[in-house]
Amino acid sequence: MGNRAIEVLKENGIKTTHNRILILSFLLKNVGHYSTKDIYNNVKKKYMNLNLASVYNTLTIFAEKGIIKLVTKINNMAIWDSNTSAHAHFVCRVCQKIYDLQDISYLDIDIKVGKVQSIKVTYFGICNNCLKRGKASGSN
Amino acid sequence: MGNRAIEVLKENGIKTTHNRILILSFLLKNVGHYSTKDIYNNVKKKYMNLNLASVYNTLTIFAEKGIIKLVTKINNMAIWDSNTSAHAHFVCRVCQKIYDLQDISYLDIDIKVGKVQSIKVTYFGICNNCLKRGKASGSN
DNA sequence: GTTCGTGCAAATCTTTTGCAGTTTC
DNA sequence: GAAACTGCAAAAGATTTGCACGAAC
Repeated sequence: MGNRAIEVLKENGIKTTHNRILILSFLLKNVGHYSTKDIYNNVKKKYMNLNLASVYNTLTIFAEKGIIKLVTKINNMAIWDSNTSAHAHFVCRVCQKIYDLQDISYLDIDIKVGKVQSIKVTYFGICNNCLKRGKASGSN
Repeated sequence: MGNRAIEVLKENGIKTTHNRILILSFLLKNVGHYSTKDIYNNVKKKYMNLNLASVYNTLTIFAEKGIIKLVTKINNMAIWDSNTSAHAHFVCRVCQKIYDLQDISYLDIDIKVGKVQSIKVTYFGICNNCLKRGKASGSN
């Protein structure tokens, strides 16, 4: 374990440091949606000295290289996705869980105003779980 | 002027105060994309006593009522759109200008994970202006 | 007259930055 | 060994909150 992370770092020309290997290993092994603090807390379990500022730096570098993507901001907090394949998201307004929508395929539209580098598609609503629980009553 | 704003406020059951009328008047008259401070600065020209915190409160209320929409966050700053019709956006990574894409119409997709309330579609890239100016050289 | 909104200042919270010491190549 | 990275603490910056006063119904 960790080997895959080292490969990815080298492929992207990023120096393979302790922090980066641990953070990327976590993301590769647990593909999903995390806030910066989620990632910090998880990796800190294995490496007590880890510092939050370093996690911010590392994640910013990963995002610049396309290793991870910024999904959205929830309560002003960045949410990262280690699944970088083209897919959309559904964000539940009640439980704030984020669902992947892998089968969205309308992104090859001719855009005239400029050269498109990436596309972000996010659906907001109430997920089936919360609908069942009736937690959505009263909200708009 | 201002009459239209008062109507909209009443339709939405919002108390028609000085601040709200001025802010909404500005947004209705100048449909476009603005940061909270943009709006603050513009309305402050006409009403010196305006306070930034009040603008934050007002815009949050407007967004809850659907009078405006949050386009995106640029440098952690909310960008609002007073055009609430269904449309996508193109954000230029170089000049950070936001373009409307009115002709995007793929939003009626069957989502199985929950009940969709709203959809946000944003394209990121380099706009034609910046491509021409060659400002994009060296960036990813 | 009561409720709600506003201005003001301070607090909060995420993210960024400066710096000295340490690690990587 | 030089350049880049890390931990730490402090700074920065957007947004929120508490409160006393003033405006709207």
